[in-house]
Amino acid sequence: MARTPAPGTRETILTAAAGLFYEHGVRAVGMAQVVEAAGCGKNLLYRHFPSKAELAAAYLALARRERERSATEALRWASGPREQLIALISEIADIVRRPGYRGCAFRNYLTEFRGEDDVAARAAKAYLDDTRAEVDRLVGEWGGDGLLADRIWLIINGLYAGPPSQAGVAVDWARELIEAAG
Amino acid sequence: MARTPAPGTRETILTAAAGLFYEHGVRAVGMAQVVEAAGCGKNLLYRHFPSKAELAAAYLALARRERERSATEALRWASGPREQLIALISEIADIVRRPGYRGCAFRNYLTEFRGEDDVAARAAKAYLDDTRAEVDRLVGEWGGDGLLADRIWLIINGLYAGPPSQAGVAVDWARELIEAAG
DNA sequence: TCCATGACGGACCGATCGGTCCGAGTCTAT
DNA sequence: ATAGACTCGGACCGATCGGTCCGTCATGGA
Repeated sequence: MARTPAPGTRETILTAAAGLFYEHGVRAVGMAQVVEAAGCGKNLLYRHFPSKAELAAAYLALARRERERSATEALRWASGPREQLIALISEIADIVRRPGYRGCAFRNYLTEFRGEDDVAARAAKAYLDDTRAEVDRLVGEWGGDGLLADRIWLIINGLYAGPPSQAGVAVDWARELIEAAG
Repeated sequence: MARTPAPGTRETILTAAAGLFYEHGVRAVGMAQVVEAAGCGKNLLYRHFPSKAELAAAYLALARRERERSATEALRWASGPREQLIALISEIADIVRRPGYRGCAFRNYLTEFRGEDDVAARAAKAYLDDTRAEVDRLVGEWGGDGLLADRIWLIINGLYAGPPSQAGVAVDWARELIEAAG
């Protein structure tokens, strides 16, 4: 008999928070800034996300969803595990080169909250573990050994850390590595 | 005609602050915790370091001094640029494997304060630029090309980011790479 | 039309932040 | 011995933190 809740509110708030968290870091951004960026009342924010920790966890969950969406999109036209691996790495390189790139959201969070073990930190670790397992799976699918997987993971880590200008080097090297091991 | 200032105070405070900053992050540590860990009065801390930003800058300067000391120590018994490069990387691997390792202090700071441009951030960037230039110099000294330097830098970045269990892979790979290019 | 509900802005809370200041005690040069 | 610099613990400051609450207004269903 009354008003219905606005439908997209949660997404609006989460998007605004995610932008701020990614750009400046979770610790550096206060809830007041999130409210201001979302253009809603503080009340509404806390109805959807009961604490900053849960908002941060939702931020990482959103980042993971976006990450997996664009990864599966990149893997769509790759046939076979080798091409998929190359596509995955070159897609990461695209992200690194994108203007406004501020590093890997999950690695950044684990650096900001190093030593802590809250929900978001566990989610970040889980994402990294899963991605590493995905690399292992793809490498193993065409007979590559553990050393190759380790080296590719090393390249991926360096790719995220390094300057965008070196992204091409990482992709080329990974491709060379993968094709040579075929 | 009065008391002389205690000699080692500044180092004591800085050491305590550096330990906390490195373990938990600069943003996560308050000045009260620094005072408590240093075992001194708050006003003494502020006499030696007029602000938290300057304390953070001093922390990075100390990290750089330690870093360069142990690097030159590692390079002492290496003859020729190739051996020096390998020694440098395996020394980084030793650091990564050390218990209590929490990542590269400079990369961590730039992640925590991303987008900001204070004294400490500039010092961190300068350290990374200088280290990268050192790699370029060592590679160029024995005729290696820019691509090789890029790849070694990629390995170093991945080495700092990756799990300690993969440090050996990075060192072996770098050695293989360097010796093959000889 | 009317009222129940959703949403907003902002006051407000205790805690903590970085930073200042002061009183009391301690040590040393004269 | 005594004065003056040094140091400590802690009170204190304004600002901001995360989080709660309330008064008011907008809105949509009955």
